[in-house]
Amino acid sequence: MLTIEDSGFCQSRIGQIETKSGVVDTPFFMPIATKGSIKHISPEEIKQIGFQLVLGNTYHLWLRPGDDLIDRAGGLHKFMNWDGSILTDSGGFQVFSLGARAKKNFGISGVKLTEKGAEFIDHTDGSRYMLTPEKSIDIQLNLGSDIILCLDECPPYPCSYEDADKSLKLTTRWAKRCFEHFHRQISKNPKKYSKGRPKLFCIVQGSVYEDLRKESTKQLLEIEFEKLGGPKEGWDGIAIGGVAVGEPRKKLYQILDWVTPLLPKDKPRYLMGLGRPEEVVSAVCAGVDMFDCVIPTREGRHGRIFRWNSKYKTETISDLKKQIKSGASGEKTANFYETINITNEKFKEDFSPIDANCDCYACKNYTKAYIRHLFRTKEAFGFRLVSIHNLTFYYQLMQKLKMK
RNA sequence: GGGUCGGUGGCAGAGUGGUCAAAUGCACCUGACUGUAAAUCAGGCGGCGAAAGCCUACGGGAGUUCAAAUCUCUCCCGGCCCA
Repeated sequence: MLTIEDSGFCQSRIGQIETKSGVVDTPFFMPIATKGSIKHISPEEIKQIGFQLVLGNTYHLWLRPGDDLIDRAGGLHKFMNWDGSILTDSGGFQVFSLGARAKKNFGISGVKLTEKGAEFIDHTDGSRYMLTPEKSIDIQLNLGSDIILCLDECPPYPCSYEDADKSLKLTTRWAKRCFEHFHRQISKNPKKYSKGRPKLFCIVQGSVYEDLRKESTKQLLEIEFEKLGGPKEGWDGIAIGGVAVGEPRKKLYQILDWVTPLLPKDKPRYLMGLGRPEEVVSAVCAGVDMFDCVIPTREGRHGRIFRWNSKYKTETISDLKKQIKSGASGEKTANFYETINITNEKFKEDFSPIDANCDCYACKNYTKAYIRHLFRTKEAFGFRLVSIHNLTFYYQLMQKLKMK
C-alpha cells in the first residue's frame, strides 16, 4: 500500500494510499470539511487545487443532518458532491474540545465519559447523545467514509500520569470494540463492500509520557492478533492523536520519536490535527504520511495568510528541512515561509498580489488591498480567496515534501 | 422675533457637583488561533512617559466652589413649537 523510500537526508515516505474512492499520494494534507463543507470553498475548487482527500466529522454530521439522511442521499461523497476520498474523524476530538469548551463557558463539562461511551450534550438544544465506539463506526459506515477512525479519548493538557494512563487504556478497549464491530459489519454486508471496504485506523494516545505513548502503541498493535472472530486483519493505518492540545511544542517531536519507530512500515501514519508548516515538515521527516489541520482555513478566515519566503530556495524536502531551526525551548521555526495579516494597515494600498509567484485563483486575480477591503467590510469573498490561497500553500508544501 | 430642548472622544450615545481621561456600541490599531460550537476570541484606542505620574480635554468665554462634563451668566450653533 505504501512505497517507502529513504531520502538519506531524513526519513520520508513517498507512496500512495488506495481507498475505495481513489488513490491518495503520500505524504498529504487534508482540508477539513467538518460539517460536509470546506468553509467557503466548493469541492470542485478543492479538487482543482489538487487535494485527493478531505476530512469530515462523525459527531457533527451525526447531529446534523444525521447519518441516516446522508445514507439515503447516497453517502457523504454524493451528498456533498466530492468524488475524492473522505476520512472521518470519530468524534473523539469532540470529547476533548466540547468538554473543555462547555466547562469554560458553563462550568460543567459538555461530555460525560463512561466505559460504554461518551455522552454529549448538544450545544444547540441541550439534548443528550451517547456516542459509543460501535455507534461511531456505524455512523462512519453510513456516511460512506473511506478512512474510519476509532472512537478515542483525547485527554486535555495538562493531564496527570494517572489520568493519561487510564485514558489510554480506555482508548485501547474502545479500539478493540471498534475493530470488532467494524469487521463484523463489513462481513455482514459482503455485497456492499465487494468493490472495496473502508479502511480503519486506530489512534495512539498517552499524553506527554514516553512509556504511556509506547504502551498505547503496543496495545493497539496487538489487537490484530487477538481472537476477534472477524478476519485476522490488522489496522489499515495508525493515527497519533492527543497532540497540539496545549502541550509544549517540543513534546510533539518527542512523541513522534517515541511512537514512529514502533509502527509497521507498510501502514500509513496519520498525525491528527497538525499543524504549522514546520511541524508538518518535521513530522514527514519523522515518518508521518497524513495530516489535517484547521490552520489554513480558520486562520485564513481570520486574516492570516501563509506564503513562501522567496529568499530561500525550497523546491525539495531537503531544502525545506534546511530552513527549520530549533530554538532553545525545543520549539521549531521555519524560514521557508512567512505569514502576514491581511487586515494590517500596511496593506491598505498594496495593489500587488499576496504572492506574485503563486498561481492560485486569489493571487492570479486579486490584490492585497482588495482582499484587505473585503475583510474589513466582512465580505465572505475575502474568506474564500484567502482560504483558497492558504490551502494552495499547504498543497504546494506537500508537493515539495515529495521531492528529494 | 418668542418659547423650548439640546451641543460629550472618529461616529452614535451614557454620565448631570468629587470615585471621569469620561460607560456602552460602532469604527480604528494589534495580536491569538493546531483531529472546527470559531466570518471567532483577546488586548489597545487624547498627548508625553518604561512606570509612578504629569499635561490638555465634554461648543466658546466668564463665574460659583476646596472640587465643574455636571451649577450660574453670556456668546455661538442646531432641533422642534408659536408668530
